[in-house]
Amino acid sequence: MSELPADVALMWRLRDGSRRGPKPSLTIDDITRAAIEIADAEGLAAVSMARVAERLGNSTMALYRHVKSKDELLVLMSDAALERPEPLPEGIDWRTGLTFWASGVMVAVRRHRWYSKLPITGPPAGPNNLAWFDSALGALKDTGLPEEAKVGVVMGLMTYVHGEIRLSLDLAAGFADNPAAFSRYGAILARVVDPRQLPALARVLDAGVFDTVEAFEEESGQDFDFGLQLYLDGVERFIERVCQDS
Amino acid sequence: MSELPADVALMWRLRDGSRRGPKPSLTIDDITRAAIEIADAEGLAAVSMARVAERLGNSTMALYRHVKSKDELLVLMSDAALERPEPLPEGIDWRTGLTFWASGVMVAVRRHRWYSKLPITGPPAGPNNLAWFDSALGALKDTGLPEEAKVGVVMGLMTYVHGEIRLSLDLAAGFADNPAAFSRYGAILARVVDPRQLPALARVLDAGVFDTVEAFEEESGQDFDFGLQLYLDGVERFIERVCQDS
DNA sequence: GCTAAATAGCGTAGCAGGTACGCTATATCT
DNA sequence: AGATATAGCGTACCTGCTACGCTATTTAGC
Repeated sequence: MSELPADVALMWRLRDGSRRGPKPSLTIDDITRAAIEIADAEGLAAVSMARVAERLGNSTMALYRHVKSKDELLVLMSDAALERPEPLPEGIDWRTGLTFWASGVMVAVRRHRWYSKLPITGPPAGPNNLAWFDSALGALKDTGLPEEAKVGVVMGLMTYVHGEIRLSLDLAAGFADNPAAFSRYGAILARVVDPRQLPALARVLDAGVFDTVEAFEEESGQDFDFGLQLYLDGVERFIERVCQDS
Repeated sequence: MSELPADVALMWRLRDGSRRGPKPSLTIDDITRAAIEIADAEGLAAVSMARVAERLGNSTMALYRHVKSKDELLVLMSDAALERPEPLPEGIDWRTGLTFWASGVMVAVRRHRWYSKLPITGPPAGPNNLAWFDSALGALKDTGLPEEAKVGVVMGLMTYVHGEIRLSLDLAAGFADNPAAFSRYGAILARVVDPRQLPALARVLDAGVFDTVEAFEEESGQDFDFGLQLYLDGVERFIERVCQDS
């Protein structure tokens, strides 16, 4: 009975069919797609209402008949960009499932490098976002965890995965902007870090950990996997503990 | 010998003392502090060069003698906002240390709710950021992990912690904006989720997990701790494994 | 001291981007 | 047919970043 928020209704295409007035020449899908294409090609900053409208051969203000504000458009983009998750393979254990899921998120987001720059406006509510949510929950279905615990595990995982992706994409962008500043990261720190004040960091620098920041793509992939496996180890222990108690 | 990037030099206050021309009436610290005060009071969106200058009783363009661009100011803000970490208590184990550290980050960021909205421009380079980095590394000093592994553990932890904070702060902001949309979250999902398409999510809804999204503050604190402990469980297992091998 | 050079502050102006408003044409409902 | 709601759009306003050039000020070098 209650009204849905406007953007949720839009994402689920639940407009009531009031059919008076001229036929629309635009659909929300057109608009969202055009915005995504621009963002893919030139980055999120290039997405202006004017650019989107131009790409569609319409005037800027025409868009406002379909979208209440640019922020709403960003919400639509954030759901559309994710597309649908590939279904989990049948009969795999939860850990393989979540690893599969996480790398699927990685792939999906890498197609739209602007994704992680979007502001977070609320809990997942669009069809694609919820499909990903469901997919991760589904990976845990045979663990015997109570539903609430599954949600906690998945929320933490999403936080980690999206955070890691955001970090790695933003660093990659910074690297593309100014490779010199990155390859000299170790050298810069060495100039600035006083071993008396920051002893642990100085030890890391002495060990030469930051001296090879050349291979950027691969390294961030490894970091991703490393942290993910740590988290999943924790989940494993958690599951053991819960099942022992019951 | 090599030149440091401009923003790094600014954050470490390493300006060479060329002393010709009028005495500055502003310092970078003044500017940064004023910007932070505005952001604290009215949010990051309220921070414009004009507002900052106005607060300092100067003209807008005067700021550009001290800061190359607004982006540079944001970088300065991001380092200044964190302040220094409280030193870890002596003689505690690594797990207590990292938990202490994580809650310290939480407290520091909560003082500046705009922090997690800042764009990430590069790896940590400012004095406060590096102090936090050092502090986390220091917590691992007696674990026997190789330096590179410590860095991996800490990077993963930072990613998780900052991601979780960002999520919870943004959700809290959305909640303040529109409490109704949140308290009805479960109801909204129920209207929109088809159990045939999203079975795992439907099960969660049936279990009523989203029916009590009232207590927001506490709940997000619990989520934070839950995910953190999962991650730390993973670190513990990792440490055991590495030490066994050596 | 005196002159040249470097620098702080600032006024103006240009440009870009979001969007309120009102008009016109069009399609549907009664 | 007339009322009504809606699509597209031109105009205009407002905010925000910042390039440019001018003036006043201080110091370096002679």
